[in-house]
Amino acid sequence: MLKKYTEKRDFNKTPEPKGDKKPRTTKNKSLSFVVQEHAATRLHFDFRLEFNGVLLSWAIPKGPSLNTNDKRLAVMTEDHPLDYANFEGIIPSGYGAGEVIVWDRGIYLPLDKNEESISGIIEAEKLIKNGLKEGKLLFKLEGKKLKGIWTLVRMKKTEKDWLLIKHKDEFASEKSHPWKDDSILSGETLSDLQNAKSSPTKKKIEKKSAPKPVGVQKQKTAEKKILKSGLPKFSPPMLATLAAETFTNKDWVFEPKLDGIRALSYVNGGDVEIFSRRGQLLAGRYPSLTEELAQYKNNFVIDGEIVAFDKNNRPSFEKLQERSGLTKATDIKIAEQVNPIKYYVFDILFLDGRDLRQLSLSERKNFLHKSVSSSEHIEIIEELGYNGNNAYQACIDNGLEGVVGKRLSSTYQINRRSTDWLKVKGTFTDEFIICGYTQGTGGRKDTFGALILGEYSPTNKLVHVCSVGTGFDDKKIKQMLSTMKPLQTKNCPFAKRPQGLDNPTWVEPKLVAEIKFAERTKDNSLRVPVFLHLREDIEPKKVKPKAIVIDPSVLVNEASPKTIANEASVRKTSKKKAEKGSTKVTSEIAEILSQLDNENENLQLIVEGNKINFSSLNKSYWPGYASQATITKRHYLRYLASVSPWLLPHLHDRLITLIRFPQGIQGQKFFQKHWSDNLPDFVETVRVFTEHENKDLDFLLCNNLSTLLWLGQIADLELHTAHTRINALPDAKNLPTKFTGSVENLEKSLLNYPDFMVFDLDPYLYSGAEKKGDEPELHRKGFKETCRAAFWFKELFDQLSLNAFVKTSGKTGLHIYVPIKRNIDYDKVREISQTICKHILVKHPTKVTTDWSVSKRKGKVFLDHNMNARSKSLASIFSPRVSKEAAVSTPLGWDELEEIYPTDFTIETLPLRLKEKGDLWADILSRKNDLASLFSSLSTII
DNA sequence: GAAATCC
DNA sequence: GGATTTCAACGCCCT
DNA sequence: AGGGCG
Ligand SMILES: [Mn+2]
Ligand SMILES: [Mn+2]
Repeated sequence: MLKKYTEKRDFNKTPEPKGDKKPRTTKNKSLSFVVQEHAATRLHFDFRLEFNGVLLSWAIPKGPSLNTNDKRLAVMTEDHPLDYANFEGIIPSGYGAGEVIVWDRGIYLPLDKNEESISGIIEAEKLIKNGLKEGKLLFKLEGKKLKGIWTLVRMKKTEKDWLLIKHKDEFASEKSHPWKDDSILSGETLSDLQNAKSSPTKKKIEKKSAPKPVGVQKQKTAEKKILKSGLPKFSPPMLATLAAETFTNKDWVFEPKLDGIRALSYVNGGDVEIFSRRGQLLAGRYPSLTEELAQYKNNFVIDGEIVAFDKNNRPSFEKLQERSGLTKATDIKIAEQVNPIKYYVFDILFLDGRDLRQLSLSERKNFLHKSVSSSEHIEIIEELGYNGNNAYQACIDNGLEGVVGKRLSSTYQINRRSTDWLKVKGTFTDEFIICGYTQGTGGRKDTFGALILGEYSPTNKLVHVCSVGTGFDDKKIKQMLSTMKPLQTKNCPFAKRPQGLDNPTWVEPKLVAEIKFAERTKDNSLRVPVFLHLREDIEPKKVKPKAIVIDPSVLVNEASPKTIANEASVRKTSKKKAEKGSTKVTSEIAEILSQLDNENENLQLIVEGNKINFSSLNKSYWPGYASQATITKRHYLRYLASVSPWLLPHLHDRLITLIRFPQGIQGQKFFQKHWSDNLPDFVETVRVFTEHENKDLDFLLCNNLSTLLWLGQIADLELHTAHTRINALPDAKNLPTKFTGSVENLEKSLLNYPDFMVFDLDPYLYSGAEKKGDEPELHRKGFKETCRAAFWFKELFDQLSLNAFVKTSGKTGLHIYVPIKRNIDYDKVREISQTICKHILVKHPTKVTTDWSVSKRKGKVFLDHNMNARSKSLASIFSPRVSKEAAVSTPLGWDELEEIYPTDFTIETLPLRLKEKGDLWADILSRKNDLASLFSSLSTII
């Protein structure tokens, strides 16, 4: 399994180690590097590590772990392998436990959080969080390099936590993995590892530093401070009562139920304390939130929920728990960047010395909106209206836990679980005791099928609850198995032996698991249980059924369901917008629009005779903000259908690049040019040779309405097209249409002769609010400068008598398209476009740039001629863009440039403009310029 | 988002 | 049926 | 040649 990497390795010319003691692992002559000085010192200077282009700076820990007599850094190669059998998770002597360990299959970086390593750890965590954990590695040492595709993995080995950078395919096959019993904790994080390993050390620390008195003292001082400043002292917050189902009632308002921790903030002119439900001090854990609250110069007490997010930007209690465990300032510093939180505020208790708690919720909400505004870590919770069923459905669809309904007239009742606040949850979690496991089948016949769960009855008898077989990946299964093995016993631990279990293996009831489930059934079982994780902090004996169960029917009645019928009917009569005013809106489109005008989550449409299934129609693709409403998948599909008469001609016969966002614009994205699954037969493709694969591949086209809507279904939120077409008409009848077999064929063909010379104008004027590494955000000055640059192009094109078209890119800049006869190929077009850009650069060197390196573009408008290339594509006109405003790339008249702003044209507003102004680019292909004749004289003109 | 795989 | 995992570009520019 | 870039 190592053969693949032979060519890629760069270390195999390194000299053999000389003399002294050989490391235990080198009996097969593993290769070492002789470094002249102390390894740590040397590495400090000579070692550079980049992953996916991100510099991972890492300090090599100094200290007793490093033996100063060891002057070798081991570099294992295939010819000189590590003796895995004897490796046993112990770092070979001679390498020092604190060093960066380099071998042919991976690099280990210690996750010791000292000042110098923090930035490296943060960057690595960000890469992992952003799904970039697999990618390109550059590791330079002693002038030599390791390259290739590698993967970042956090893992725990021996006593230490490490970041492992491993070869892409390494460990793919468990059987041959020499460390198969090692836990590769890919899904877990620094803090998990920190917590998991630190139980013994924690106790030591507790003894040493006696945290209890410190904590008490701290809390006291905090209270004192608050009392002194005129704010009341902490009292526990009002709580919601669990209800079984939602309802609709105009006297109520629903809010999303966020899975985080409750937090009351006491703010007094720069002094801030944040309390948990039980009065623990939280401010220290969330320094940037605390800082933001400290910006307020008045005093108030607000109530809300602190939330962390998973990779799809959904609230995640697990991610928040990672934060809660952190105590060290350095850990918190890392987490603030890698795992940021948001404080969703939903109530205000005091304001400027006034007690608001006896006011009604609606009055308090008014005060809240007046006194607190959104900032990076603070947001006022969204109100979802009085239709609880809709609110609930929307929340569940968006991966939220459920909703909380609140009576608008209710007061704030401290320290009380009130029925004026009702929460409705989709799922539950609880702890259960692992009492054994069943035999697995198929791929799991050698491990286990399901865990057998139990809990203690009120009479302290261990009773069987159910089995749970989902929620494990292979790694979790292995971990669980090794955790359970030592606890195996012949005796069934239950008071009454349960029947019908598949060849059970019993274990002593010592492990506690957290289980998610949909419902607790009457026979004491769980519906759709899913294993989450072990709970090492809970005593098995304490695992009993949750005591208080409230009769939901009482609560629903209390919420006056009388009005439900009325409201529901109001909701249903949502009027259908008439799509009229243009001859282009065919009856087919009108039919599609009307069929999409309902609240169904899923829908099958017949489009052009094709059955197309649509799903998740209420999913938010562009979430709302400020006054802007959320754009759901349904809205997006309606947009596509309504602009299709204008859009489709510009897509026709062009290879498209999809940019897909299945979880909406805040979720993960990816590019796609091919479709390997079952392609609907209305989607046309074209086979084209690709250089990097050295073979022919099928590329997608969007030549009909069915395909356009299908692209919407698969969450392709941007429509990018090539500048070439597979159609020779009308100006390229002589060009070959064979695109397959070789680059030569492709270069001779139509697909090397573009319809346009394009210029991509991007303002690299930063607003200052961008996060480090982000592109410049849209702002007035940047766009204005871009327009100025565009006019310089226009001036030149006028001199050259060239027809040129301009459009907003939909993001921050402009695109200029010069339609050309297909008599010059991409190389020539690019050359001409480069000449043009350089010409403008010479005239306005302080305003524009053509520099390829992003860092040198700062403050200027980037004139990008490089988009004139075969594999490049640009957002088509009428393509939405992934920005919070849902702006759309829009054709402009040159005379409009002065007046407009990119966000004037959005999914919401563009259809109207189209109906009024039509397509300003409709004739772009019939207004082609002949660049071939211009080309010969270009140098004299410019 | 879709498909495959496992419960 | 539900949960989980995996997968989903490309080639020119620059040094 | 490999990472940078859009
Ligand atoms: Mn660009
Ligand atoms: Mn651009």
